Amino acid sequence: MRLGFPAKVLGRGGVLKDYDSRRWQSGPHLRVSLGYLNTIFDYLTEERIRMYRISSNVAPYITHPDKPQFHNQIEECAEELAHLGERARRLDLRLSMHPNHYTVLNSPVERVYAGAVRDLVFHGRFMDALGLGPEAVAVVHGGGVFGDKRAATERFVERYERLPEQARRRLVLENDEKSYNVPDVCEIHRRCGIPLVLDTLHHRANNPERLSNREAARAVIPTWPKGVRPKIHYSSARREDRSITRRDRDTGERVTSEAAALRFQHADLVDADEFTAFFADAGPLVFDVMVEAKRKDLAMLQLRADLRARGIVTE
DNA sequence: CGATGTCAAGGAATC
DNA sequence: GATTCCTTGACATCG
Repeated sequence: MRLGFPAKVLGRGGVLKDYDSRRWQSGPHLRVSLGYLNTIFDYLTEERIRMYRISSNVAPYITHPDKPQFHNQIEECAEELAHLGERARRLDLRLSMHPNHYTVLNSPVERVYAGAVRDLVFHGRFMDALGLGPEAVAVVHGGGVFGDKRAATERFVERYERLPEQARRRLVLENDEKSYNVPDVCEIHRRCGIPLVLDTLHHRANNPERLSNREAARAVIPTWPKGVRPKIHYSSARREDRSITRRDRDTGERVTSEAAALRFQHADLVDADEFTAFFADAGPLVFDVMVEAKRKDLAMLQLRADLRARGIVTE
């Protein structure tokens, strides 16, 4: 089992940048992002981290319909991409990406659909230019419901199947906290074979059928093709402590009680006891874990240390 | 320097 | 059909 983290690095004093985030007026470029990634790879090497999510903003404006001057960044960086990809292979680094929520493959709006295809093709081309293996995937959500979930599901399946090979090969589907829960993504998998990612926090938030983590893991993890290790997204819920003051009905006295409210936001760190229970529950299944926590790499490193203390050694 | 507005991009709820 | 929220961060601008 590998542990990874997404995008930004907090663990080197300040923050290591992960992509060129300047506005278009300042001429941001993939080349700059790749420079940042090289620095991040130094960090991954030092910390012996072997799984990492590259920001989907890595190539600024590359699919922007009105900004053709940004459309050739992959070609312009062919050499740098090959070099960085070579480095990833040498480090035995599992890379992945996560297109943002504006990428809606099943949208009934033609323009939005077209934009989603452009974006997913970019993700495929980018990972191909790095020369990454099939373990490197782009993780998306099911998209919107648009008042008719069956029809929206159908559109997702059709459009997945019609995606250019370069994009489809890399695409995997994750359960989300609002629209497409574990049974929903399992249905989509049955229809078109897309591999699935289990997000444990989303599963907590959107689980009307009350599937246990064990059941969810057993449904989702085996959807990956032979030879490619599945992965999951793991995070703990933010625990927000707030005091509640009310007036006692009989005495009229003010009574303050502490209530710990669970909210479905990412906590700063991962609760190692919870994770250990999940890991035991998932039984003999083998998978990698993307740690999604506010404290990013620091949370991942903390979890790794906590697990080691419990006798669970990660790669 | 700190506060505030803005960013390419969607969906859904509300009116 | 238009408005607002969702929700995230960081750039960019203004005072």
